[in-house]
Amino acid sequence: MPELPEVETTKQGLIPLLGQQITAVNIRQHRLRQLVPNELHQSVGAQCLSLSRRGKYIILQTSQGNILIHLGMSGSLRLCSPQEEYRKHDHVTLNFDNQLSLRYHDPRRFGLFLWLNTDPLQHALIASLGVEPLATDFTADYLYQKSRNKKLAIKQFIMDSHIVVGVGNIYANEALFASKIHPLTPSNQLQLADYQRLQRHIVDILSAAIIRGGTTLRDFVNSQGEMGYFQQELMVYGKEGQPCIICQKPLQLVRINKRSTIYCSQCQPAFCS
DNA sequence: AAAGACACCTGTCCGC
DNA sequence: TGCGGACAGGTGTCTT
Repeated sequence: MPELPEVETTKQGLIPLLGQQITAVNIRQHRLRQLVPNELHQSVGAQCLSLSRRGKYIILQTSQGNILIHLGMSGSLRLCSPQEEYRKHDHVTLNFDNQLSLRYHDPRRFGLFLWLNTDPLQHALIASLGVEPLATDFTADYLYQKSRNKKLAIKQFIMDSHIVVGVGNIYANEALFASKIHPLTPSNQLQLADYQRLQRHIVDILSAAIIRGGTTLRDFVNSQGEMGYFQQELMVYGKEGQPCIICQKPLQLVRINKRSTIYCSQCQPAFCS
């Protein structure tokens, strides 16, 4: 479900929780990517101090510890009344003293809901992450240097969270199309000029998607239950066989690392060595 | 150290 | 209508 714009949209939707005190915790399903720890109950009585995001992880800092959330493939967070009925796959609930209930919903349970007594930025999952795509250290030169000894497909390279965080399957497809780069091109065969286009388009596409509230596929909604509108601006993702918006040639599908990859064989020519 | 296989799960859709 | 298989927005670990 969520890529970086969806996670950012979700995080912004949690702002009503700032300054509020946690009054109750209910864990209905422990078995996510990692077990939801019973120590999460230590958050009862804690006040929410800040919200932040690192990659696709949401960090809720409280007066007694930190909550680390990842939405995986199918997770979502919503704010609702504490009286609202639980839905199937509502695994974790936090109630707050302003009569809001935070529900973590995740059918596939690939997500994460952790309680940390230590600095979340030092947590192994966070500390090993690459640069933020919307930060100043995400540059064409950074990508170029990092790619010199890697010959894996450029699509896999930009989707590697240890290189740059937040570029998931949808936006990787879109950024490569906008950059006119074939997704199978070995990353070490692209030149600095290629990375300049790619870097710029990754930033532009992620930024535009955040402004639109993310991409709604199937049932993704933000914490307010609203859908995103970036889907209307997708050029290639989910459009196999449809004419390329630039040259009208039908878009092609190739699987890279088991992930659907849509591209235009004319606008994104295969690399020739 | 890079790169590939595999793991974790459920829901939906498509063809028979 | 039912069933099996493929596929879905992610990411970690293990093996080669």
